[in-house]
Amino acid sequence: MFTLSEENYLKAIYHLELGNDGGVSTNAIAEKLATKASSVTDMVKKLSEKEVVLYKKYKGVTLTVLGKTVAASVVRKHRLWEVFLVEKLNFSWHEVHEVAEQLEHIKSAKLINQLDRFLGFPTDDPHGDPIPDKDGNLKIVEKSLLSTLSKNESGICIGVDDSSSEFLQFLDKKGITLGKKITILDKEDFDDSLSILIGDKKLSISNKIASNLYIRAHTGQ
Amino acid sequence: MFTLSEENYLKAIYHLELGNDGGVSTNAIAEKLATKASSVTDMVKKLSEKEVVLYKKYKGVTLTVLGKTVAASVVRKHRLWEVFLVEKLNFSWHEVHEVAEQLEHIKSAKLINQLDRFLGFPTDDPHGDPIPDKDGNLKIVEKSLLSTLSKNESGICIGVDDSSSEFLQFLDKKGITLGKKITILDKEDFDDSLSILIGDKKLSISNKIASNLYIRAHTGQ
DNA sequence: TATTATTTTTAGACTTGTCTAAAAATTTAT
DNA sequence: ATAAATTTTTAGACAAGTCTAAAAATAATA
Repeated sequence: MFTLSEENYLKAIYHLELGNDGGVSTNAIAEKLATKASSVTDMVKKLSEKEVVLYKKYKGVTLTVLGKTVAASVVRKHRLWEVFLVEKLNFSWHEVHEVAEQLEHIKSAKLINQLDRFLGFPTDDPHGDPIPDKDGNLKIVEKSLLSTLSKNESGICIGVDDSSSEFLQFLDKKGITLGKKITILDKEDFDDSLSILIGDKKLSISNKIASNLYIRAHTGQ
Repeated sequence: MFTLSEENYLKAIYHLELGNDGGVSTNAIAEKLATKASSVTDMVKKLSEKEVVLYKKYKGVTLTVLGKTVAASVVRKHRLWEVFLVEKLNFSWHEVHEVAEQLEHIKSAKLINQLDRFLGFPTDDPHGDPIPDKDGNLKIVEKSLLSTLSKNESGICIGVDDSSSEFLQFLDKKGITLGKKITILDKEDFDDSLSILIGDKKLSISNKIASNLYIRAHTGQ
């Protein structure tokens, strides 16, 4: 069994590994968890003894198969609870993270299985991130950043890269939500801003925004 | 803000105060929390500094108004989650306690308010215990132990005193559930066992069972 | 490649919550 | 009312998880 703190470390390493191939650095973990490198070293030694990470001094950390399973199960719980909060309790997508950070540590296999069923076996959380299945496997979806599309291309908005409360509230204000079709009307060379069509509205958005929106390619008009 | 451990102490004192009038003893708290008296002394000092209990050495503890509010809010969360587990996730009443012990510590006002609404503002948990309202007030219900009724008296089963998993599963097996009408057909002087009518079934139950079932008086046939 | 800068680890300390064993206070019983 | 039994508190220790400051290893640069 793993403590709350251990679970948080495993989750952080899990997320960092998806970005980097190869070992995750002590500093990267420390930054992600808003803690100090020395604390990370201590914890990583403990996790290594529990055989959930591989650790060589000065060489970074990788999850073992067991570690990956544990981390994926925490992520699965986090995302299922997010769906619950939005679908059943009328939370907005920018309000769910903080609460899900707590709920993800509740230990009960029956709870999470029944919650999954109650929610209709969802595959994505409210930010468009995939929910790992019971075995910890992630559905891989072909996705591109909106900023990489060319003029006249279009696609469906399927997720965000930055899921901070501020960004999500900004998207709400602009009417940008998951599932909507977005078409690039124009790209401005000067500042890389985009003119887009979303639903039946024309919007101008900065490159920073476009670099945080994921799009599923959508051929055809 | 209170730690998980502090909340558990406050809850234990809250429950013990409902039984005893006057101060709660160190030993009683230790027993309820399966810990040592010396640990209780330490924690009670801390709670006293936080002004949630009144504490005089060797004289026991009482909750302050603030302490009672905090404790009631934990109990409220516990019981609302129990309702959720039974009503929405198909848990049996004997399975909910352990999970609710974890869920009761999740911190989010919006979560508990929305959960309350989602459940239709329930007033009782699956064991028949009242759910404190937002201000921590408890509905008082006139109730008697089944063992105190006389021959030919009847009432509605509204709760259990012992809510251990074993007892609850025993009741399931016998078909004794909340809301059912129970009539005393006969009382056996020899061992104080009872012959009862529940629904349309005749049952013989021991005094120990009858001393753990709460009944709301029900005049009329 | 030698030196500087950065990253990582170690050493030692602190907090929270717990424990055991012994001392002090209170209660019970003779 | 004094002695015995019980309850409660104190003193000191421990584990988990964190921190700071200093040392060691690695990486970057001239």
